[in-house]
Amino acid sequence: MATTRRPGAYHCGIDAAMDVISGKWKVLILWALAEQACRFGELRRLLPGVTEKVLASHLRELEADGIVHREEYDEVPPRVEYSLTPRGATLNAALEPLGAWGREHVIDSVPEHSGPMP
Amino acid sequence: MATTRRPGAYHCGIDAAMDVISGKWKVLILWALAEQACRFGELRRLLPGVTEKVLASHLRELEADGIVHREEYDEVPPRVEYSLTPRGATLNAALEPLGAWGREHVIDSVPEHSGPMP
DNA sequence: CGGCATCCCCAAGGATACTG
DNA sequence: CAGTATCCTTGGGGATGCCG
Repeated sequence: MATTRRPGAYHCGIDAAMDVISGKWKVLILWALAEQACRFGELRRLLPGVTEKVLASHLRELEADGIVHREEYDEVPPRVEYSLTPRGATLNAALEPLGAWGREHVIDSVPEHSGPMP
Repeated sequence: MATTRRPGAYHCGIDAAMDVISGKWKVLILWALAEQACRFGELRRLLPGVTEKVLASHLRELEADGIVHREEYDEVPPRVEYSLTPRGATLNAALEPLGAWGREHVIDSVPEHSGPMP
């Protein structure tokens, strides 16, 4: 899968997965959606610095890769909710050890911080 | 750590780790070095398509992040060997679930292939 | 052999404005 | 609200050549 961004074969499973999550905000999107389904605007607020265009394109790629589900409600004002698919949930779980590694080996230049991080 | 590429704070452990492995060939380098220590030229041959410049810069970044160790032997002709540090080994282990996810969810468009993939 | 120095390119991201 | 549509910038990566 991974749409047609890398049409050929992958060297291994890792860079296949890396292709799916390549994108500046994708793992952050996954993390946010893992906690709760979100509307577009909520997601924007949860990711300080992301622009509408980039967020929209990332969401579309993740949807094409079967990672997130897009549910459109026919209301006024319009409302769209994004959530993780089962596959997205397994991807998130597979990222957890990497997050633990980062917390242990990288996030230790921070003197003190409050609240847990993924 | 992650040198000075992202001087500020990270949102979470995952994107801290993502910073360390961001680079087209880095996870492939990790994979290769996990099996055995390699010389520069060996590494080049193991990564078809990588250029000298990019391989060298990736190796230096990984070295700065404490992932790989560079051992220079004072011989003629010159000889340099790269190997994983203990920290690099733990990073590789943390990447394993992601590789498994990729094998299971992405690498299944390939009809048949021989030999195991990471 | 194991690099660095240069030049170049292009796709991912960002900024801004507009719309159903 | 939830996006498109444009235009523009940046830097990671590729190509090539030279050096200790």
